[in-house]
Amino acid sequence: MARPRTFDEERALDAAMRAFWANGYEATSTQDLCEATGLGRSSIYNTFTSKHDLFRRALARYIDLMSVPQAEILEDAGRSGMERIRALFTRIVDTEYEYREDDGTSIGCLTVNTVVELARRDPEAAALIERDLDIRLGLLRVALDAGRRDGTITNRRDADALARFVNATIGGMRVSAQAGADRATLESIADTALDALRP
Amino acid sequence: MARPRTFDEERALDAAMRAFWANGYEATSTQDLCEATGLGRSSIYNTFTSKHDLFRRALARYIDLMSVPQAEILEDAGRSGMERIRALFTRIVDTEYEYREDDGTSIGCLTVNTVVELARRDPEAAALIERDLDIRLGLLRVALDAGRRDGTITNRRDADALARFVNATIGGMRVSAQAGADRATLESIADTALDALRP
DNA sequence: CAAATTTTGTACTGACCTGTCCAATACTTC
DNA sequence: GAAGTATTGGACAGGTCAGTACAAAATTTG
Repeated sequence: MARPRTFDEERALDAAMRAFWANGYEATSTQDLCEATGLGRSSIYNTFTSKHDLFRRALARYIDLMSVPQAEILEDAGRSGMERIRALFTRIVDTEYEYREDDGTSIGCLTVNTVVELARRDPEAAALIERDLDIRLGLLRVALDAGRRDGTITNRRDADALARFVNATIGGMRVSAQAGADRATLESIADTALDALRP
Repeated sequence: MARPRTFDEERALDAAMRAFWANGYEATSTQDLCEATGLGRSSIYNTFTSKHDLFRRALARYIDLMSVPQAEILEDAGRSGMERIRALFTRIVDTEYEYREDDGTSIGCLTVNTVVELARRDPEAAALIERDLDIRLGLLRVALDAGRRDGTITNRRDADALARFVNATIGGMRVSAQAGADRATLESIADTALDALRP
């Protein structure tokens, strides 16, 4: 029927996601996006409509990419509640190191970066993140309730409070990593946070 | 000798700080800075050399402004160690609400915002923040050691680990606030974090 | 009051920004 | 192989960016 694309849309989206993730929304120009994806301007605008739309899709993809394995961990019936939270923290640290820049510096978490840089001015991004937060808190409550039942989590605060605390701890780990904290420090923060769950 | 300035440099710096704080470095144009400070371009460039220099001074001022009362709290010999950490958390929540936008949304913490948006690309800003972090961690260790001695802090991890945990918790609270958490949620996160100090 | 000096407003510069346009290209289907 | 159609590259457009130039204004000192 017509000339087909010579690029893979998903790969391009991944490259754009990575660019926004590492450099932020404002500091990533459309030229940067062309170079990161290997596409020309026409292909980018033809496929993704606008920089803002591309960002929205990149953020949505990031959220999907991260939330699936995290949900698996938090719903893993083979682990105690406490072990699920611990495994989640471990995964946060691992991904934090999996996706660093070549110079070894942390690029943090696109969700956190977007909350801080953009969410106040971008209702669409804020909505994506808010929905993800609701889901994430729900999954955390599942694991925390399981821990309460299996006896590994003895803190008497309600599951919602604990879930928000765990979530905040993850945010704090992300910021600490971007501020230069090494692996041992991040693990130490996580371990200390776990202390709060069995006081 | 010559024509004097009609504006107060410190007030202008405060206004610029506020603009960077609320909108980030990239999204704040020099035009925005003129409007925020009430100065013309000439006055801004004459006084502050460049946008980047102005930002550096604004960040330094922010750090000074915040660290002084926080140091007072953490070194307050009239309080137990645990009470000092609790008071610090309270102060974080209070300032979080003292400096909101007119629409009620949080502008977070300029230090956290800068770590996330800029620090990887701006060594000067990163250095300012790193120095502040060292001081902050030192002050936290002072309070935590005091708590260990007075019996209010019983967690057996070393003071550095606890200090980094408390610091990360503050970062997490800041991110949570920008993601929309209300006062009760922030207080709940802080209270849960305190549980970790006496497990 | 005049000279010296700094501030201030305005216009300007060149670069870069996002997004569009269009012709050339390449592929599919008939 | 021809017709039709979507993709592609590159030039282009209008606006905004940080920063500069310069002359007019304002104030102090002599």
